[in-house]
Amino acid sequence: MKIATFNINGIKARLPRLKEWLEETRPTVACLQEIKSQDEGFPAAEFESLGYHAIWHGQKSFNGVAVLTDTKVIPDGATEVQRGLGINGPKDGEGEQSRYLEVDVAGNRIVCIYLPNGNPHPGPKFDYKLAWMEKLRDRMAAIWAEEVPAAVLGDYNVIPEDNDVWAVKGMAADALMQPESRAAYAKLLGDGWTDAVRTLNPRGGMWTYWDYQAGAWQRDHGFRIDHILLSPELADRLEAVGVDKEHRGREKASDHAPVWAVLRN
DNA sequence: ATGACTAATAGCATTAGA
Repeated sequence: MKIATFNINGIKARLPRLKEWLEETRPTVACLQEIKSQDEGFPAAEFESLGYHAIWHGQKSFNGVAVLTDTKVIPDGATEVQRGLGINGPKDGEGEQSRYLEVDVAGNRIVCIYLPNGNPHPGPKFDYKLAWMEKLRDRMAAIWAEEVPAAVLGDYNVIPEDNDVWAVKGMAADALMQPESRAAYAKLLGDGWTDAVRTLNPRGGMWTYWDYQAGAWQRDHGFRIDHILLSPELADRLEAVGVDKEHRGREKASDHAPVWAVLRN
C-alpha cells in the first residue's frame, strides 16, 4: 500500500497536474490539502474516471482537504470517521476551518490534515496554530487508544529540524520553525508516532516545498513541512519513502511536491 | 527592511499562503 500527501494549492487550478500525478504514480491513498473549493464544486467525477473514490471537506476560497482511494485496490473506498477537530478559526466569530478529515481505509485509520501556517508570528494566527496542534495531539491520542493501524499525513506547516530547511537563517523568524511549533511536533513523536521520512532519511535535505518567489525552486531553496506520521503497527511495515520532486518543476505546479510512503502488506 | 509569486473571489485589489 502506498499512502501519499499532496498540498495541491487549488484543485481547480491544479486538476491537470493532479490527474497526471495520480496516473503516473498511482498512490493507493492520496491525502490532498488546500483544495480551495466548496463542497459542491469538488470535481469527484474527474477522479472516478481515473478509478479513485473521494471524500472531501471543502471550504470557500481557502483550506479544504480530501482523501482519494484507488478503487482497484480498495473497492469499497474510504469511510468517513470524523471531519474537523472542533476548533474555530482565529478571527472573531469565525467558524471552524476545513483542515481535518479522518477516514477508515480497509481497517486502517487515515487522517488528512492541513495544519495552520501560523504566520505572522507572534500573533493570533500563531496562537491558533498552537491551539490546533494541541487539539490534534488529543485526537491522535484517542486514535492511539483505539489500537487501530493509523497514519496521520498532510501539510503540518512545521520544519522539524535544522536539516529540514535550506537555510536556517532564512526561515528563523517564520512560524514554521519557531521553537513552540517544533516542540508541539516533537510531542507527537514523543507520544510514539513515527515520522516516516525522517526514519528512512535521518540526514535531512529532503524538501517538500519550494516557494514560488525569488527563484526558490531553481536555487533548491526548499524545506520539509509535509509529513507522514505512523502508528507502531504501520511503522513496522514501513518499506520506502519519497518525494515526487520532479512534479514540482512542471508547468503550473503546486508549490508543494507529493510525499509518499510504501507499507508492506 | 521589503518584495518577490500564485490562487481565489471579488474589485476595479485584497487576502492568504509559507
